[in-house]
Amino acid sequence: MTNYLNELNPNQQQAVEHIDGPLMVVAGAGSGKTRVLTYRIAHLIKNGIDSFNILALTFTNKAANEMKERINLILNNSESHNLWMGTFHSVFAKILRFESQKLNFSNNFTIYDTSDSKNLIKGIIKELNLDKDIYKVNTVFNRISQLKNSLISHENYRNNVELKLYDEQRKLVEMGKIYSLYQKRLISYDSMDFDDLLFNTYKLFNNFPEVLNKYQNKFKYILVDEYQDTNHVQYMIIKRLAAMNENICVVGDDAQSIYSFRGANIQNILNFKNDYPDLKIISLEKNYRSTKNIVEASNSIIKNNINQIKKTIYTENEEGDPIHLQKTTNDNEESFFVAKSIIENQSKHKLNFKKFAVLYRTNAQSRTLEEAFRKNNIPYKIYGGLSFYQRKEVKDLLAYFRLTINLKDNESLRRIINYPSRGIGNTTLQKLTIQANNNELSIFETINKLEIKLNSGTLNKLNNFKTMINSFKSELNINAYDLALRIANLSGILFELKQDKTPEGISRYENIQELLNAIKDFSEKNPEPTLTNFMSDIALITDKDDNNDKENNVSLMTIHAAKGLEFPFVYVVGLEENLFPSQMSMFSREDLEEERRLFYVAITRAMKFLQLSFATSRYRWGQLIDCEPSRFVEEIDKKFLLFKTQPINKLKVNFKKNKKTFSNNSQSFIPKKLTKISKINNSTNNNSLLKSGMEVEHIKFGKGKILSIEGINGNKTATIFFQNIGQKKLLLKFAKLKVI
DNA sequence: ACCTCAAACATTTTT
DNA sequence: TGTTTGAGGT
Repeated sequence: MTNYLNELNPNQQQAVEHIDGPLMVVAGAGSGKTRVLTYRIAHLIKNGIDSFNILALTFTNKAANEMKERINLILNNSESHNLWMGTFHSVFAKILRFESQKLNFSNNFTIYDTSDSKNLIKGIIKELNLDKDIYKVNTVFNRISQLKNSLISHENYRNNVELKLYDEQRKLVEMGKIYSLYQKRLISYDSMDFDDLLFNTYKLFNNFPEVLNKYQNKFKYILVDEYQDTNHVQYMIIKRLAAMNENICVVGDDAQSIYSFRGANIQNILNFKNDYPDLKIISLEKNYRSTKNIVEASNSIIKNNINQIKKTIYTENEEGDPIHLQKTTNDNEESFFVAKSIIENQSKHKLNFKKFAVLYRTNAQSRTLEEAFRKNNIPYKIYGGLSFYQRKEVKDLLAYFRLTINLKDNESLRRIINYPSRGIGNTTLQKLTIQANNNELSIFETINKLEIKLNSGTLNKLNNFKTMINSFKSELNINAYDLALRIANLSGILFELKQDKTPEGISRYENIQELLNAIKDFSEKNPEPTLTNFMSDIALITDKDDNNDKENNVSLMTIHAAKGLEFPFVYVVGLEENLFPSQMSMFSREDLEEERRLFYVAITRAMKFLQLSFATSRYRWGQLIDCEPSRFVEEIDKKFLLFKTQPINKLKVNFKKNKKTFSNNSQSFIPKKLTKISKINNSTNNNSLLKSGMEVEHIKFGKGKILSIEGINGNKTATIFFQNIGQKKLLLKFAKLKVI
């Protein structure tokens, strides 16, 4: 073993060697944060601290696993397998499974993901006969989540005049009722949602001092990564756990706090020193990741935020290329330019595609990129959006597993009682639900007893379903793969999917096979390969935890998902007002500053090459709308930028022949002020002049003829037949039409 | 009970 | 644009 301390700079070394007492490491982007955490843990173990006594909370489970590997390499042993390391949710789920009886859950409780929770809420709103346009599922769900993250139980909520008043002003008078019912249902289903994993852990420690004591004794050393993104309940749990030994080390960067919508509180890091008077603070300001241009440009952005810990990030890396700024006329063209640039850079530097990432503000933006990449044969992988375990077909099979393990899981039952279709429809399900609610039983228990009047046909179908699930239940002790395969076959899911020969159908079938393979793999590697164990934290797996780094793919993801990652070549797209910054965050300085931090996170992912782009128009909700460049672009010091526009006709050129033009031929100048595109339509301001039958020209669609005009004043739409692309419906206030 | 199609609706960001 | 909902037919 080499002396690992030599591999660190003085500040990093200090952070690693400060073993006892509270420590906060304020780690700028690219300053070796992960390195410090990894070496610190190794150092703790090296200095005689038992690896069983270390808790490390990280942002992804994948990051945790990589760090464990690294620690083992440093120490040349396998001690790291003993420490508890993972995300807040997965670590707390593990604790809760040990201690579940204390909170009246079984240790096989089900974890509800967001869509399960929303379905449950939807049912409750319906059941209470509330107006679904006022009580929007998303609104209610977010509110409950927010309350839980602030440690406000449904009982507390109902006793709190202020909170109720807030919701009453939003016309959500029955919020308390919904919250209570939602929580009662979850308990009766032996289930917890994501927020309960945190809330209940807090409750456990709060209500059972002896349990708290046990974990305080176990976790003598606590490390928390990405501390700037912890919310109130996470903060409180850590505070409790650390209270006995105060050997707590938090690592974070206030400039990268981007999760306030999830309750993350930047004050947790800004005020950390208030909780621990003898706190040691170490700042890491030297950036090892990016070129000078990138580091300095990022500094020029973040200095616009008022609320922050002052620090100066610097680097000794080379100056590097200027940051490219690409203007395009629409979102398709933008995607095309990104694809083109990736191919150029890839072939010029003979690089693997995995060195490239494209980052965007919203998941919806991945679509046009995907299209451009497919057309240009660029291999890519989209992270986020729908993860594998949330796909319909996968969730369907998982629902069978979930119900088998937990017969009280009503949401799973609803999902599969008639899938594949076995003639048990809505009417029957409704009768069962009423009966179940009256007797405070789950639907499956109700079916097991079956005391309602139903015709013999339905009765028979229900009995078959009951027998099937019960037989699966009796086999829970067998090997997970064997049981999973049995369920997939006997439920009829495999057969059903095999019928469908469309490309989508085939891919669904393959996904099921992939799931079964994953279970097979699990069964072979796990000492206790039961289906119950396989299912225990499947809801917490995200596709960032996948291990297909070896594949040669460009990464496409939201900026949020890119947190903690780095890539040599980074493209940040969609830098337009109302998209980035999002129009939802223009009401307050806090929100806007968070968007700016998000932008800061985006550009600091880049190591060597960074390209920003914006389009002057973009499809949103199927409508072509005009866009202005993002204010963030203007905040970057111009001396770091290379501004590029390119005439649209150059686009069609085959890039194999056109390699040079892109880098040499492009116009390069420093913009005094980026061209503002007026929001107000500058062409046809007298829409009233337009009549059906007129020949018009559209900036994108070309020449066409108006077939009809509908609607009133501001919202007039015209149905127009365009020569090149056929019939289109356009909103006149957006469409730039010229009468010809 | 189930299927089909058109209208309505929806877009931040995630464990 | 892409998905979900509801009406209407079988």
